[in-house]
Amino acid sequence: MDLTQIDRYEFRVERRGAMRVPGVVFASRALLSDAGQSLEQVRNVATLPGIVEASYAMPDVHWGYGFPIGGVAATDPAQGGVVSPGGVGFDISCGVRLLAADLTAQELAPVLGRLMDALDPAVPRGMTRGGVWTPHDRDELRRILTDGSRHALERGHGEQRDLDRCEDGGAVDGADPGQVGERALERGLHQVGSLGSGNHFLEVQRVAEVYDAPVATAFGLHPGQVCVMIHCGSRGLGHQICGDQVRRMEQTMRQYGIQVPDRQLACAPVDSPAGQDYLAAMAAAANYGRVNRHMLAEAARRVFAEVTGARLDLVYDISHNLAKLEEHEVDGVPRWLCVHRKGATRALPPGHPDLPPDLRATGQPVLIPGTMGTASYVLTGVPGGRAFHSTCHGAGRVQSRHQAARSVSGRQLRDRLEAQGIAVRPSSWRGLAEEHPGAYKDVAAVVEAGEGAGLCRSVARLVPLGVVKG
DNA sequence: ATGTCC
Repeated sequence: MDLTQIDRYEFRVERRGAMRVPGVVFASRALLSDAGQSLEQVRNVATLPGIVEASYAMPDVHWGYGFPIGGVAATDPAQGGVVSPGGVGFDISCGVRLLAADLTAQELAPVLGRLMDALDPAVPRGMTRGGVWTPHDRDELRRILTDGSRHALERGHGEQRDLDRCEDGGAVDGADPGQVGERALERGLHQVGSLGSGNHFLEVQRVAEVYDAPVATAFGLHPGQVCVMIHCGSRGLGHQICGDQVRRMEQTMRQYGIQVPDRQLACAPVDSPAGQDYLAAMAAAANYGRVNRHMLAEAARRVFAEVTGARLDLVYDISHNLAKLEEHEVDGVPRWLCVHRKGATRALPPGHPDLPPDLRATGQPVLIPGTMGTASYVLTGVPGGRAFHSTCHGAGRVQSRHQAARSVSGRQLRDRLEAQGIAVRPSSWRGLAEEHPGAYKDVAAVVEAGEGAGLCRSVARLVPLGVVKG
């Protein structure tokens, strides 16, 4: 691999062959050695029609479907730029919601076990069918897809701040349920308000350290405070939409005269029927994902109110699997671009017009879910942010699920975590073992590289008190 | 990630 070190946390993948732009990897040397074959995917993405600046990789980059997870690529629709479902991922709008309690960890300690026992049955997850909210009929599901959290609020779920503190005000524009296939709708009907499995979780956390007190205060966070972090996506609906759209684009690519080095990079011009239909279906899945997290938050609120009397206020909700049409300056010239972020988080800088007014001065909250035994981070966007204002999204796997499950048993892991004072409510022993902390990169090293590369700034570190595992 | 293969 032709890698040139530009800076301590920046490497360039030199242009060659069909690459239209270079690759840029933001990582330390140690993290780079974990990136493995995913750098070949960074190269492949650089060949996409209309790609601008570079094919970027975040510090937690690893192998994914077509695009690497931890990849950022922007294309210019005016220059034949494409949109690719593989650049968003199968779990469309997978993301993180963080809520802050008016409660300290010290106050929670005596009732933590009772709280976890109450959350356990209140959070649907794993293989079981059903979510916390079954839409009345398909028309109501379509309203969820079109209006996202705005519809949930209209139906009496949640509060105004849940929209104000959610990316895009709780709903992405341009969603068209007409582009969502029959099977996707069927799968979506019974999963609103459910975690799923894999690395998805609902955690009760403690603010262990604050690195930037004024920004933390603006976000609504202070040391010792109890928080709830929810990490999940758009479940079977998003998965079905991605699969349906990839299949269609494999067909249409030929008629648009597009050639890609990997068929998993199936794509279509943004300004084509196939491209526009994908974006409309993707937006519908994005709204489903927000409502999913919105409803799980409501379930957590109810349990917290019953057991502790505490309130849960939304800090922020942000997706790390999404494509968006955004304005960015390229060589000093503003252009509208289709920015793919897959396992990468938007990180708007202070002063950005898309921020809610009360966060305008501080920058956008960036939520980084860690692994069970370690920590999660709250970051913020910085002026002059790189990679179209993007940063990392999590720790990133280093062990396969199979390897992980072989290295520890679920019961052993539960005992180990409980000995550390972390209460665990798994949905399956196998699923728990697959997610043991050693299966992931060191999230602290990922955050350090992101900050060192000028992608973001640390605001707070959160540590788990209790884990409800998907 | 995913009713881990329609």
